[in-house]
Amino acid sequence: MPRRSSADVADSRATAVQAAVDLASVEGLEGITIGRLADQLSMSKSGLIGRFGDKEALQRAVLAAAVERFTDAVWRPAQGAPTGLPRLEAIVDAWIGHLRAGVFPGGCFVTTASVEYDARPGPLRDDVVAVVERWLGVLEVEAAAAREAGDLPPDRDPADVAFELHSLASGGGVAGRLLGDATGLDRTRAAMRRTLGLRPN
Amino acid sequence: MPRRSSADVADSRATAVQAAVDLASVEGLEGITIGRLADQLSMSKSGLIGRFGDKEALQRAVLAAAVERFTDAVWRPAQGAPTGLPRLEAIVDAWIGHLRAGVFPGGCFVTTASVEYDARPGPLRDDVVAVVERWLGVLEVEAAAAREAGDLPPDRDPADVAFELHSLASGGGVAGRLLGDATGLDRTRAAMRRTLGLRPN
DNA sequence: AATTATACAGAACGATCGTTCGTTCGTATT
DNA sequence: AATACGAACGAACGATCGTTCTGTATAATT
Repeated sequence: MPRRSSADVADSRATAVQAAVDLASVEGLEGITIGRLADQLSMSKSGLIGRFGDKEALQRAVLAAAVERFTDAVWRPAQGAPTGLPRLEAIVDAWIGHLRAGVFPGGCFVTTASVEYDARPGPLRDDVVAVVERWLGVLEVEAAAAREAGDLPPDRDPADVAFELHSLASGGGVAGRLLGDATGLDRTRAAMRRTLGLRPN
Repeated sequence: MPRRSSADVADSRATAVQAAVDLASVEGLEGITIGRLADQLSMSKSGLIGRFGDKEALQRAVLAAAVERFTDAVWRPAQGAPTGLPRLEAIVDAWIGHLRAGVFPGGCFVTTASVEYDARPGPLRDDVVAVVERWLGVLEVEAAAAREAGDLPPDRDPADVAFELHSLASGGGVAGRLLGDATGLDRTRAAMRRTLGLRPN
């Protein structure tokens, strides 16, 4: 078996992380196992962990990669829409589409991580908090722009809107997946549109 | 150390389950460990597992006990209110109060379990599905009664209302706990009241 | 009072966990 | 051509996992 050329090294690390994202999407970040992941990648445990240092570093890399996958699927495509309510509407559509497409085989990654670490301190929890706060900030900025444009009631708190959208996507995604019911995402989308004061569509 | 009299046996089993509920509330049902739980209860691993047969039976007992704790805290007190919208309002208040009181030290138990098993088949997943469906059914019945009484728009789907309330409580509870922000539950309560068409209060 | 049943401790099992170590071997540098 | 670097391997580590088995002290039954 030939060793990897140094040009492939970055690729192999990325490959490992992507496989770990899919695994952690189902089993959770805490459910990642060096042995199982190494088997799946056909490498040795030591070869795998050697790239990252220790398991926690691997988990943090996995979280970062998952966030990037989410950003690519939800945030980036919506940047084409004008700021404010139209962009929020585009985000909701991309968000639901992302959940429907099963970009993460085990459901929204950040939701899983949030539940895993919401009561467990440590660097991973801090990372998750930062990710969620950043996303809520993005939503809040757009909600504020929508209110300024008169597309949301003047007494509507943009932070409330952001929190509601996040809660609905998070809770709705889990419930829909758990119940195995395709209407779960329909209901979630409708609820998110209601939050934005949009017609059911 | 004297052996337990047979009259205390049920108590000791219940004690073990209650301790396991608190542990699982933080670490997840899958995070329960016979060894740690036995240590915490000052018993041997074999003595603990002997009461339940195997770990899965323990986990199922833990889930059932957690549901009962939730039922006592949220459903039962709201039964005093008249059916329909008033009862839904009472449920929302009890629900938020329950989350605020920290009845589960690690956040809503069913939410944690839902995330753990939403992509993992097995008897435990089936139990969780049954629990969630039952709860959604309860909410839906009340929403239907509210609509019939004219307290909800005629075109409002009771199943939608139930799903929305569940999603908001689930997602909002996690986000609020994660961000360590007391306003998270305020926002969640406001969103749930908005779902029911109630004034912000 | 003798017997049966039960509740638990203690030890051990095979498996798996994350991690460390020394070694090998391909690639890059000098 | 000689050397240095780094990726990956295989073996082994101590710890912990869930489970099983045996022994024993107690409670319940006869």
